[in-house]
Amino acid sequence: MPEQGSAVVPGISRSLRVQSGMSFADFERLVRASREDALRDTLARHRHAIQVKNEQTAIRNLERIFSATLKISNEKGFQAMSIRDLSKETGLSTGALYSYFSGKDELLTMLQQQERDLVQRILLERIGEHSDPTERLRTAIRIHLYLSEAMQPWFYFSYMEAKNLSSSERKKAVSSELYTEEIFADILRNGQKSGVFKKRDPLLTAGIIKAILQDWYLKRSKFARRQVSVNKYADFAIAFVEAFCREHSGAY
Amino acid sequence: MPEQGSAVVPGISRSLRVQSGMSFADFERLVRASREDALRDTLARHRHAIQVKNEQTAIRNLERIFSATLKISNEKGFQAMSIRDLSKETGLSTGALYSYFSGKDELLTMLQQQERDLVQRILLERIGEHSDPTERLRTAIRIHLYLSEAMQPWFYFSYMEAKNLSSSERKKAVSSELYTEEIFADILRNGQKSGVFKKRDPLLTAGIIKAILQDWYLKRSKFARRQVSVNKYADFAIAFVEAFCREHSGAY
DNA sequence: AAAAATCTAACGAACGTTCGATAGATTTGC
DNA sequence: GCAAATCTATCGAACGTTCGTTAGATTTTT
Repeated sequence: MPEQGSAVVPGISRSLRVQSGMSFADFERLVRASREDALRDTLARHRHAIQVKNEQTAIRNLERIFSATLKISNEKGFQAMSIRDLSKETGLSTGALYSYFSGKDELLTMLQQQERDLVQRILLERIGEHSDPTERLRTAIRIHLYLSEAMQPWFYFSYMEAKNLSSSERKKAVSSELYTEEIFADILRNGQKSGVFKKRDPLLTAGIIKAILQDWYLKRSKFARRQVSVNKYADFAIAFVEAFCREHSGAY
Repeated sequence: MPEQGSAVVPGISRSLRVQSGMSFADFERLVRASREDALRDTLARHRHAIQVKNEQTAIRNLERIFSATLKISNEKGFQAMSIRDLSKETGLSTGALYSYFSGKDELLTMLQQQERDLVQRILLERIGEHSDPTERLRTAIRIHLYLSEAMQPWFYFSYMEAKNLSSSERKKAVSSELYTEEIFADILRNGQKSGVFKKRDPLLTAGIIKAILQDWYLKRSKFARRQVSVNKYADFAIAFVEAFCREHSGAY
């Protein structure tokens, strides 16, 4: 179960691990394990619409369908992805695909719900360990970067396809975005109250932090080309943010 | 001609004006004027394909077509925009539209070329006024924000549709992006050499600056809701970046 | 009236979706 | 234990619709 990955793994001596509570490799394991649970939930939630009875088969193909959808959509856009494209990528016929969703719209809704739940599940598990504002800020930045790295196709998709969602789904996506921003704003407000952080507009600062985090998963190929790892980017982002926020700016 | 807007306009006493050389209102005038020239260039460049003889008519309708394309595409994506959508928005029939471009692909290419040239024209006019690194950095940030504000539909479009371009057009878009980043990296390198800026990775820093600038035109509705003006955001962005870059961090 | 600009109607291709057919696995009847 | 009967998952052809695009008719301008 998901908890297996959270145990402290010996042999990895990076200071980063201590800060965030787990290394990125651990984090990837956690996501892989949580995804299985999320798929089972998705299947249960859409049992009425999914015509395939065998759970193992259904989950295997749902997984294929979702990952193929992300792959194709991130190349040409969800709207431009045809059912025939999806058929070719999954190895299932167009007819068989419709045993798993009632239409392209529902496929989009299912995917959104599944991945959003997965993100929230992992976030809630991993945030709020520290009471010290500085440590909380560092952990929040690192966790978000790890998460977006481990689920990059989804984060990219979610950003680029936001405008194509139905209004109810778009509202959920927007409020999820603002929630992330509020997490950072809260950390900043608490740190300011206790005198650890300078007096800066918390919402504007949180917005810029989020912009920095988003750049990581939106420009992935650029960072790959320049051989910037997620840990290096995290260190840099934390230094950048702390130079603006922390009192005694020489501390870094 | 474009130069008219660059004269110092009395009566606007914002300190911002002094920093950037011109206020945002001046900047909008400049863009409007430059756009006319750019449209004439576009028409000349595609004279062979555009079947409408009268220049005034052609320019009026090209302008309509481009702005309608940006409007519709920014709502549903260029791929999803149909020629019938464009016909309804411009008031021209589908047949008439094909007197202005040979196909949807060419419309995209024309739009890309026209707006990219417009951006470059204005950037080259407005950057490189100061020799002091601090002032150069401030000006570059503010100019980019003003430009992306005055041409927000295009900047948003350019970002969201990048993946749908032909490979040659995509290369132009990418290199234009990297060029922007190089401008900031150069300013940082010079400032570090002369001891005004701290020793930080120039490329990573430039990347984060660009992410902060992009957030302005990608999340416009958020900032509108929170009543954050482009000048306020520019001040904040400059303070954020300088806290990380400038030596003597108390100067802000 | 000639030229220019636009409009109308239509084309084939590709789209999302449906549906009858089918091979293989599973259950039933004896 | 083995046919017969049923179920499961999948297939691919076909439907109606919408797409980009075009040719010819019509209106507007000069």
